[in-house]
Amino acid sequence: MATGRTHRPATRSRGIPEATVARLPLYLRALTALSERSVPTVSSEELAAAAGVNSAKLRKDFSYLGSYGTRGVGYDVEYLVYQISRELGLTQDWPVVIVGIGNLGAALANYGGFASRGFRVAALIDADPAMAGKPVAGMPVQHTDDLERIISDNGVSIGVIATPAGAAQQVCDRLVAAGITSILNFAPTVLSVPDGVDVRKVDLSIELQILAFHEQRKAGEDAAADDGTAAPAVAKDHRKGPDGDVPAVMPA
Amino acid sequence: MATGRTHRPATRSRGIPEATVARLPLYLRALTALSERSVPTVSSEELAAAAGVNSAKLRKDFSYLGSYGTRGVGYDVEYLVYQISRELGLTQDWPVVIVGIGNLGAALANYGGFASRGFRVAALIDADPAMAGKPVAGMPVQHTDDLERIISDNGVSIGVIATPAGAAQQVCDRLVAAGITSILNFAPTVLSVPDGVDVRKVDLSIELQILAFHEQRKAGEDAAADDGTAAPAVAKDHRKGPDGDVPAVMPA
DNA sequence: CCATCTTTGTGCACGCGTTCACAAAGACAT
DNA sequence: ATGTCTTTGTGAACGCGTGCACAAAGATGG
Repeated sequence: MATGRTHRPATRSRGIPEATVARLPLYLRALTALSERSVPTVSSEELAAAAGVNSAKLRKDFSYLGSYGTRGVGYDVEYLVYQISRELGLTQDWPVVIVGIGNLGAALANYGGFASRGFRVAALIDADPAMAGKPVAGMPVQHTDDLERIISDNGVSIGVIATPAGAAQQVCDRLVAAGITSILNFAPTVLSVPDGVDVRKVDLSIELQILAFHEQRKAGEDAAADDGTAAPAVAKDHRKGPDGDVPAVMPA
Repeated sequence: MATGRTHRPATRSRGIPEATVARLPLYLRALTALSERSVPTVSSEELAAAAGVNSAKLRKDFSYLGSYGTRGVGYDVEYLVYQISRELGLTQDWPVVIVGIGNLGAALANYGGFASRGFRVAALIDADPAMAGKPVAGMPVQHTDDLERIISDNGVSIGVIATPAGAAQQVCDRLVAAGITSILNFAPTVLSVPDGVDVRKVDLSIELQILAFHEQRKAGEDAAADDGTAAPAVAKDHRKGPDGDVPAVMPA
């Protein structure tokens, strides 16, 4: 191994499978909607339909949390909302910093989903001195120079990286050095972090490419006959974009 | 993974596992960077490090595409870029519509990652009449009334939903009815789509909640060894957090 | 109290994905 | 040509996640 690993070793997060953890927010959202409609109880079948999953899977997921249901009746909505919230750590307040206040960073700062559910945008940070002091989402943007102090003063442990790809690793390193242990990365780069730091990636480009793959397949295997094994004189010159994105359009 | 209530059995896409497809864009990005540096060949070990994955996994992934490597040498960078691009369907142009030009939609429209790699923003659509005609990312926003015509005229098959949650399903239905078969959904809702339509979800709130879960776990184990195997204690029943037995917090 | 009905919780089997480990394949030097 | 060295490609084992199917648990009614 040359570079540092970016994955946590153990999946045994107190016995709750990672796949289950990833679905808990889904359940929580559906339960919150039910709670707002004052629905007292819900069956695994109903809740599973609302969350878009299999009912057996949902029951198994809940079984990892404990036996919170009543046979013959279902689950108490309020109680389950509380239990899942507690399990996810949403009963406490999580200050979050957003680094890189460009188009995306600003949109994230304004995103309502951040403010709700226990997450609070503690600071907006950008490297551009011209941005410093400018209000975004009712909050002044602060300069990268103060990154360490901001994180320390606010006890921030979750950071969001919305910088260009080139700056992401550097920002990441500083965040980690400052005490951040969870990172949500929007930059199209693989981040290297030490053990104990969690990184989750959101990559719009990758999502689109996956869709394109399936779309191409759906579009018909009519033209899929030719394969590239006899690709004639692979073009050596590619149009290289400054930010590293090449359309890679090749002669067929 | 692809959401939606329609659990199609993956339809064994030409024998290429879904997990492999999801990693191909990652490889492609790393390869593109190598290509820009005019690196002629790369070993599976090097490329795996650059992409942040295991080298054996990478080799197995590539084996699904064919035998494109040379033993004792490695992979030809240019050739591999072409093969992966072709496999992902990036050798053709994919027109994309973005529906919901709020903060997030506008950021997406401006996002460079969209424009590159064969994706082209064909239209921006919003339900607000006040938005109609306003330029965003150098392109006039069009009204939802023309949604069907826009999709049809441009031959769009990929749609991005960046509307509020309440409007997402309705927009989704119209997109599907208009011929869209792939959807990238940013709205925090479970979308129902008919068979044959792919939906991928990007949910910032869910990502944060997953991070919070791990963060809470890390914070709660400062006293004991962080090895989870030593914590099979059945203290699950009615353990109350430091905040006591409070009813569920109800985020808006 | 007993019977019946509903729904949970879970044992089990299966399939997918990951990883190991190694033989096969080719490059390269002699 | 022959041997050595490097790296691929893959068979096989393993672990995780999923879904079925059913017994256990509790509600409900007589």
